[in-house]
Amino acid sequence: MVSRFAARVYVLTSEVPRGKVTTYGAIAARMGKPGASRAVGAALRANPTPIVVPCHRVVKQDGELGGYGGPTGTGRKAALLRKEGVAVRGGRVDLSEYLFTWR
DNA sequence: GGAACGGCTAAGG
DNA sequence: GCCTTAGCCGTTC
Repeated sequence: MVSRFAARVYVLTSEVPRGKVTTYGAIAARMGKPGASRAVGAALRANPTPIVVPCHRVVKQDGELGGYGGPTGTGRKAALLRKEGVAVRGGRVDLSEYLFTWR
């Protein structure tokens, strides 16, 4: 059973198209709680469907990949994003090009 | 039911 | 420019 908040996070995350990324803050703001960036992270951390929910498309506000399960997860995330067409360099993403928002 | 933790963010030092 | 402090919110123990 997933919380309503988490469910919304998953939906928004899955809304992000391939080759684009979003930020925790953006998701939080989108759900009406701009300060719930950590909560978003918590929800994604509890992500019950990692395949359906592309949690790897969520990065920090700074463009940094942030975390992903463990220290090695970040590397995996970068590789994954690259596969999707996102240029990850130095463990970071160019938000000015790949940042996706819901308006 | 309550305390601690975390995949954050922004502001100070 | 890097590290510390404070705030915010949901999940987990």
